Amino acid sequence: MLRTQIESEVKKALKDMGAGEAVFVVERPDSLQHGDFATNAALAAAKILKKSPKEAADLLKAKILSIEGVDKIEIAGAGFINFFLSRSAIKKEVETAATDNTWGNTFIYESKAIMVEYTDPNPFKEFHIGHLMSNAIGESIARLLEASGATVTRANYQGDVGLHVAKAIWGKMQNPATTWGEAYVYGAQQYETHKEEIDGINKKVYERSDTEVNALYDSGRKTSLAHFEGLYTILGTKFDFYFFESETTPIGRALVESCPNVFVESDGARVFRGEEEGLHTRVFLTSQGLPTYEAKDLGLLKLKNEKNFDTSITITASEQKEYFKVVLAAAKHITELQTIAQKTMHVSHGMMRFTEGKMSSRKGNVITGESLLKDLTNVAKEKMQERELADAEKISEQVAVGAIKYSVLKQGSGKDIIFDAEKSLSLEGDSGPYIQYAHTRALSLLRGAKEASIAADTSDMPKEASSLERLLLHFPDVVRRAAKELEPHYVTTYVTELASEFNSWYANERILAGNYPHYGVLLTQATEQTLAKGLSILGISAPEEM
RNA sequence: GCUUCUGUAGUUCAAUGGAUAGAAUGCCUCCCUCCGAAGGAGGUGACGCAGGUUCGAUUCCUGCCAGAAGCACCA
Repeated sequence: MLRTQIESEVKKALKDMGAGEAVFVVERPDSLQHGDFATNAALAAAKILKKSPKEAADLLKAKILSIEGVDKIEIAGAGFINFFLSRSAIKKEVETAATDNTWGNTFIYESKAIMVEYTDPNPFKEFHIGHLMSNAIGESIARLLEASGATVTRANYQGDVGLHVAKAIWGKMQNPATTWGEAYVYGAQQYETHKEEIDGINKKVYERSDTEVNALYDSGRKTSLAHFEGLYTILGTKFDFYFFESETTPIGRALVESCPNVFVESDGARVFRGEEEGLHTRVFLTSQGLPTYEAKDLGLLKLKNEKNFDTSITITASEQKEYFKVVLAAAKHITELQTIAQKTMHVSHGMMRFTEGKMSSRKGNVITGESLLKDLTNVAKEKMQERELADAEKISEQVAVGAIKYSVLKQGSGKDIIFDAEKSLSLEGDSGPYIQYAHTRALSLLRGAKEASIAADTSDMPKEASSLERLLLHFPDVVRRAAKELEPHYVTTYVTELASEFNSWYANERILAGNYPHYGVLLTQATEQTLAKGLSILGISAPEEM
């Protein structure tokens, strides 16, 4: 790879100068006028050598003899060293992008087995946009890891027991015609006034002592899970493991009970004191002896431990950040969970928010995943009416999913996503469909080339490399960085930039009937491959037409 | 009160301590006899406040201000 080659040459030169410990980067400069790669190495070395940045840059440049593929090295600005690639080096990258289907793959997680847990909806409740968000991020991180050489297993942890189930069953008993999601909302609303009845059902679910409740529970669970499965297909996720709270509950309870020195008695409850580690106290068994979410998560750790992996990543909203620290801290005090606790990582993301405030499925003011998908699908379908497409239904669904996932994956983690329903229905500008559209346009161009029998080759390559070519070659670095930081948004930003650059090139050049049709087709093919790969890493489909 | 996260154009988002702070959207102009106008070209417009570290701070540190989340028997 070009960047790493430059990096090692710079490092060697720094050592020669006696500034081997200088911390520097080789990166894409802000503007093409500053070359294809730039380094701040001289600025970093200046401090160590006690020289001015300019002097250090001169010294450093003199030490860098020649790098294969680099045509010109310049000093600019405060003391940056800029590298300009040779025409043939750029050509080579374009050819790789166009023809090599491993283009963009990295090896930073090579031969690692990684389990990623995400989505985590609750049966009996609705699949809301928070789950859509978790799914988009989790799926993308999973794919990023796969593109970096890891073997990834996908896990989904779902709450199939607890008070919410009783509320839904009670709601269903009042009106069997409603969906489970609606039944839950109704049950939650009526909980205060029918507390005893619903609590009674909760007990029956737990004991499995009532045939009517059992039947409702079994059919409700089955219906919910089948429904979710349909959504996973639309979203492009396939899970390897499903974990349920009904399994983790007894295991968690046993773990807590077997460690009285870790989980001490307090007001009749069993708690873990996190204060010694800078955390806070959390309850693991209630004063009634019931396991809380914390205890269940210990059970989950034990279940996961039976699977094979080097690292386990759990993806949740940031509201669980502090909670998770306490659970992991507690797990490290339990002998049989020590190893897995050390292998577990928590990745948190911001929350879906509205201008009106926090949504809650108890209040019933959620936008469900389905309703959002449906609305967006309709908008997309309307847009496609002027075009005659074979499978408009499926494509509009792909566009809708692309729009949602893009809006989640375009920003860095940790920040809440302000969800604007109206804006999310717009498929223009900085959006998933913008990328998908550029991609279909590239494909359409390639179809035209095939009909006109224009082969993709370098026979008529222009002397000057275009900005599109010079942008293309940075794709592998973008993927590497995104994978390293588990931040898909770097890929999103890049893919948007690439689509924009391609659109601009397309608008200003005649590709098939211009001066360099063959190279133009090659370049189109390289762009198409890169856009498709980028979209695939984001978990967004790249339809052939739209 | 304590802990964590976040403050960048009107709005929604970018930018490993470096070069003229990038997009999108909005608003104002243009561009389909031409390979897909869900497009392209141009204009408008922003680093919460105050210190500190540094050759250099939107970025790191401290304080303040503002918003969000979490902090014992819910999940």
